[in-house]
Amino acid sequence: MTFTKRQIEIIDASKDLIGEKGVQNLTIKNLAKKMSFSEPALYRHFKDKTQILKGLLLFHREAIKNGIFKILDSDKNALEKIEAVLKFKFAHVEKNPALVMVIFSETSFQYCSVLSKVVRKILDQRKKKIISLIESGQNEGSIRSDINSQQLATIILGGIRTTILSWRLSGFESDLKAEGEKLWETLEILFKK
Amino acid sequence: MTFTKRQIEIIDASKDLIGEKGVQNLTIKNLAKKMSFSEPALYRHFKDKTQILKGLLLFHREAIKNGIFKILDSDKNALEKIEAVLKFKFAHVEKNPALVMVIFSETSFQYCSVLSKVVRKILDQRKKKIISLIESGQNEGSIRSDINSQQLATIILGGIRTTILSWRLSGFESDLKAEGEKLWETLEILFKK
DNA sequence: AGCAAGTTGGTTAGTGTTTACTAACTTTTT
DNA sequence: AAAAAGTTAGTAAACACTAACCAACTTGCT
Repeated sequence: MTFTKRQIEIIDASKDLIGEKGVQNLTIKNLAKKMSFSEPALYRHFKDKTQILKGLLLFHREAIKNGIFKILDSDKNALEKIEAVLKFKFAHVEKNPALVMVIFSETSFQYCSVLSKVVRKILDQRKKKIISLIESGQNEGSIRSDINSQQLATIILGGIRTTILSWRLSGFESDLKAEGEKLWETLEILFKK
Repeated sequence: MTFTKRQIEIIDASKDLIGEKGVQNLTIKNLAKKMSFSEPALYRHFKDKTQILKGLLLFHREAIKNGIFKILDSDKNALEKIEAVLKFKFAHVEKNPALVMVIFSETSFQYCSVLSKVVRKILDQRKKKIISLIESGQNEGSIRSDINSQQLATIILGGIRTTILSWRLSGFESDLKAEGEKLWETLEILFKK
């Protein structure tokens, strides 16, 4: 899926709007105002509002995917890779608070099947990647093997989610990076063999 | 905060509506239809829609609080209490899927200060309770003391949240109780001294 | 006990706003 | 000449909420 220049501008503006005041702040009117052109102009670039949100999700999934591939391709061991992935995610989220708002709003999408499918797929892929990382850690002996990989993945993802949620509920005031470090220290102790 | 009979009926109907199709399904129109009376009648019982949602949150907070107080008052040790709290929560959520939808929708409330305050308070109290349980477990020696209580609480709450999220994304098809059991097995291994 | 007055909880009919989106036309780019 | 990208003006539907009216039940007074 590729995007035109204008489409990316629109996706960016959408991200800003959501970041400012949540998903319900993303209206065609606000979007047109932010883009400094009329509402119908938007429909020259996206079929409807759903496609804009879908675009936002897919565009950033690409960005995250690329970042993570680099980490996976490096020659670190599994535990170090997990650490790097975790830190990459916190950094990306800190730079793009709107993304969290979107992902956290799955509920709002639940009955818009297009979007709920996209979100589900993203979360699913994320989990699979973590699971396979854990498994290779267990094989190379850096991660304890007395707990199955799926369960450990739940713990990691849960930790990330809760940490991000606290940050959001604090109005993005708390130090996400620092909290991320603390989380990793804990996970490392718990996971090491 | 006490509620009249009718208010509780309305809160119940709201819960059902949200459980069926998410928060955005809770409209005055739908609510009136479900209650089999006219829209303006609702306003005899609640000042506005926000108060209905607030009522829903507070009403169930009471129910959960009572369940948890019983557990805290029992003569189990800390680890057993945490297990009981966790299982109680999963059971309550399984019976009231709508509640999750509401709590998961904090984002939608973020700019409705009344509701966001209520949600924040609920989540906060929940965390505090878990932390103090962990600390007493550390004091009595059943829980490892090399990780601070706050971090362990993040892990527990994260695990719960992620497990519930998977359940929701599966369309409430997966076996939440079984997943809860698995989660507890994992946490027990990780937390025991 | 009888009854006026008020309260409670319901009705019908409607308002104003916001929403996503469209029709029809024009300008700009290729 | 045609396609792409913008405009103005508007629509229909959904939304939370209100005005005005009415019926049934309490309540307090004689």
